Amino acid sequence: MSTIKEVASAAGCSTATVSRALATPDKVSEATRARVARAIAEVGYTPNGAARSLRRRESRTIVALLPDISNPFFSEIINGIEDVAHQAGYRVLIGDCERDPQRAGAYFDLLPANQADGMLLLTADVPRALLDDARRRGRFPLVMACEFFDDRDLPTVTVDNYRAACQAIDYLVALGHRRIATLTGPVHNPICRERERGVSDTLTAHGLAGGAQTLAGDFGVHSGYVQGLALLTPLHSRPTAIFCHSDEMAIGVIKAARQLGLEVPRDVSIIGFDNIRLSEYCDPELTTISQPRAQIGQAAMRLLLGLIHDEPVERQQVLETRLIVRQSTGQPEPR
Amino acid sequence: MSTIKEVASAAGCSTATVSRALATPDKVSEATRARVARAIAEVGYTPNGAARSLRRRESRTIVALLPDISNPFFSEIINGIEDVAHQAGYRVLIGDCERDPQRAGAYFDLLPANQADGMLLLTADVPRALLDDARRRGRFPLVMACEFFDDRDLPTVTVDNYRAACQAIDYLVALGHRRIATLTGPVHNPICRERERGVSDTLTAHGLAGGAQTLAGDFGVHSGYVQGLALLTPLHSRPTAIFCHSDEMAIGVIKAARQLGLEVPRDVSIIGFDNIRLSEYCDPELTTISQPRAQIGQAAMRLLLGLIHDEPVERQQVLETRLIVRQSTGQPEPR
DNA sequence: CCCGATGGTGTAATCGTTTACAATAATGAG
DNA sequence: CTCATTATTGTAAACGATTACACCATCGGG
Repeated sequence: MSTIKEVASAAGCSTATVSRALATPDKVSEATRARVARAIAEVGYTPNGAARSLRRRESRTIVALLPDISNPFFSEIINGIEDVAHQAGYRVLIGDCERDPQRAGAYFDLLPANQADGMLLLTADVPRALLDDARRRGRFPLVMACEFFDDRDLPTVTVDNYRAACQAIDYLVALGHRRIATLTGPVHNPICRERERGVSDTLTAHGLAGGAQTLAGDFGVHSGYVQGLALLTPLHSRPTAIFCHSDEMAIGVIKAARQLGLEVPRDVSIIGFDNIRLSEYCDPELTTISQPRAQIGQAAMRLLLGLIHDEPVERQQVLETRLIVRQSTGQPEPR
Repeated sequence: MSTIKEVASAAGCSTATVSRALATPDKVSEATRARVARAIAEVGYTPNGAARSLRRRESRTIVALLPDISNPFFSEIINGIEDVAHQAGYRVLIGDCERDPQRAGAYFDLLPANQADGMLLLTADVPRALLDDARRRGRFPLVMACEFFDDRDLPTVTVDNYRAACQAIDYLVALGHRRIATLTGPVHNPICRERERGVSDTLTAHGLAGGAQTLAGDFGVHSGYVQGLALLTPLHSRPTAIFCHSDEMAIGVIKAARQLGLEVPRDVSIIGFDNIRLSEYCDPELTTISQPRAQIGQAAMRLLLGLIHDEPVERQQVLETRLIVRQSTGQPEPR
């Protein structure tokens, strides 16, 4: 709790010199710098962050707003964000809004309040009005990652969800599947709609447009289980393959299948999305679409830094996904 | 980016009145309050957080320091923390130090820098010197949750790890198991040692002290897989049950068992720890020890608020665990 | 009619830094 | 030796809020 004044008097110089010794050491003589360093150690000084941000008009903090921190999909993205952020001297404030507009609002206020210099928005499930209002109250460097709003006018880092879905369906069709169902994320979610578009375009291209069943979950494992039961009954008219919009839901569907006495992939093929760590350790190991999560986080953070520093940036970045074939998919049994 | 001055002139009053209208509305007349409210909406004002914390000497922010944000075990604890924190008007800054002392140091500095009012430490895997140094530089309200340092002199919220381990072993012995192995977390981790003590005391009590194999992982699924292979080979002398210190490791062990041609629980029983969401959805569903995670978070945050406000608090809180029997455990086959 | 209490408001000091500007000393070129 | 330049330091004014203190009405009781 000691201040720069105490350091200054202990070092026998002015506060300006102490400040310079810390911020621009080369503008301070060798000898003074040493005295200041000793004084700092002596009195146990840490610069007051509030005073510093007030004066500098920056906080060197960015907010990353998530829909749900318990979704393992986000943790590696966070790692990517933090890597780049820390390297650049920024702190990351992780906000979990739990789909609660009030909580989200509190995080949006951080920017006009000068408590944060920018925001990484990892969800579109936030009242647009809240965001627009905050943006009207001042400078608001903002990057969306993974998700996006329909109008796509904001800087965004995503994967090519359309193509990923096409790839998944092409793969299943090549295996011989004809009845392919989809378990999407929340109905109003733009990335899910992109994927659905990919699915239906691809199915149509293969002449399989009719009767493709689609249900919606919430990305969580429980909804996968519940909707999995719904998709797989009655057994006689069940799909032979299910494309799930998240690995967690795929794991839920596998449990549903098992409970109905179906074996994966013999009786039904399951394909997930995200390639979460556990997808390799469930039974059977999950065929899934891998998103380059660390890279998404890194790219988004770099983009945000560019915006914060008013540098020219590439406002729309699309990264590649990769289909990872494991054991939850196979040829359908001839019926 | 407008300031209180602009609001004041728009409302035709002084900055003091604007400030009071926000902080202590009942000290301001009805009419003025309305004018201020209108002026705020008009100019789009958000109080500058840095100026506010500088003056108030508090940030209404607390840091929660985690060893690893990707561990799903922590997400529900965070939820508990945030519930209580937000209710009390505090923000939560989640810090992921990834076992990197430098990163951890940056978070410790937040308190002497007046950027945070308190810290929730969810890992003991942090250089003690770093912590002690930060605590010497000023007031440092700190609560440990889940983990703790050996000396236990800090306020702590934990579960009774010793008793939980005893319960697990008692249960396995009651099923008929005689060769019970343990897969612990990191070797130097105090909670793991507590659990090991519980294991060895209980085994001794049952006259099974000798030959109980113990290996260490890192709580992650991959280490469970690797150490699971080690514990289960050679097959002829393998344990009939394995007590794992985390569900993730248990899932890894199950994969190892499957790969070795063993069926769970027929050929080997597996018991986990934590009751993460996915433990109910893997195959077989995991027998595990449930920690009241939301409550841990809530209790820790409440304790921290007490410390911040210099209220009398109960410095050591121990919550109960619960053994949840599912399908990964059963009687050993007679050999 | 006077006095004290009360309610509402304004003035100005304060929180701890940073930094523009000024001042001084030291250096070197001419 | 002089003058311009550079290196080093200090002085003091911000940054934007909060709040102690003072001030002025207004009101009611005596």
